[in-house]
Amino acid sequence: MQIISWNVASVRARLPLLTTLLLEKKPDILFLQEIKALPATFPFKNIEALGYQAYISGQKGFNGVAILSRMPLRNIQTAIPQNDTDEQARFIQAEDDKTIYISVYVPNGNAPMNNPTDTTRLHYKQAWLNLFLQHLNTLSLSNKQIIIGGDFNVIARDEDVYNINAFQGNALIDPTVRRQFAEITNLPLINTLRFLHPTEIIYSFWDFQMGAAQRNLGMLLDYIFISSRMQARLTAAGVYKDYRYKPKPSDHAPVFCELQEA
DNA sequence: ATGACCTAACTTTTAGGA
Repeated sequence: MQIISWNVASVRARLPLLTTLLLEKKPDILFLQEIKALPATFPFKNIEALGYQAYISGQKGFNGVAILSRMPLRNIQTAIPQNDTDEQARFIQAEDDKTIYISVYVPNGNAPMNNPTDTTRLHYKQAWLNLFLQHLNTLSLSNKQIIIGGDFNVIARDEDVYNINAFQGNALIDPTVRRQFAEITNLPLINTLRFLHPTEIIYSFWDFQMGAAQRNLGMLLDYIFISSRMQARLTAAGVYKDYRYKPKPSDHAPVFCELQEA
């Protein structure tokens, strides 16, 4: 089976490319981030016509995550259970008989441009990641296997960005955030991309500005994690980089992994 | 030519993204 995670940067603006992705790659599960839509404006009909169920945690204008699945899912959670007062839609969880699926959009954490010393957003990011880690820790006690796809908004290693020197002080390389990201793999979870490609230079995001895509000025922000017990089924992981160079792209490319049937 | 992004929103300007 194929799993894909993609920060679409508006599901409505990306509907043509989303349609292409579903038809070309035929994923069993597609995790989406930054859908920037409420249920009233989410294109359920278009997606259902392509043979997918869509489950969303929506928000007007910003954020918003979704899980698209060929098979119906249940027990939908639209926020981290310990964080149900979060006003930002950054988490959705659903499950079937064997597996829990989670789509996450980790906060960016950088200060607003007009107030560069404001650490409110960084602290929100760190607190959010703590709650997320607590939730994963709880889930790891469950009998079900786990698949998580998301935009983690972390440059995990200096080599994961075109020029680390340009990112000093940036929330994407904040030491606490990097430590929190590393803690995910201390759980019984595998970073699929880095398990199969431990040191390769791989990017999943290229800024819309500065001709970044054409100059390959990218960074790696998006990942799919699976339960450690699924390790033997993992046959491939990577980035569909060509989707960053198609008409009307997102600034993120889809990331994928392939799992042999159990 | 002193230039260089994209999106949503109570849209004609601003905030957010990373």
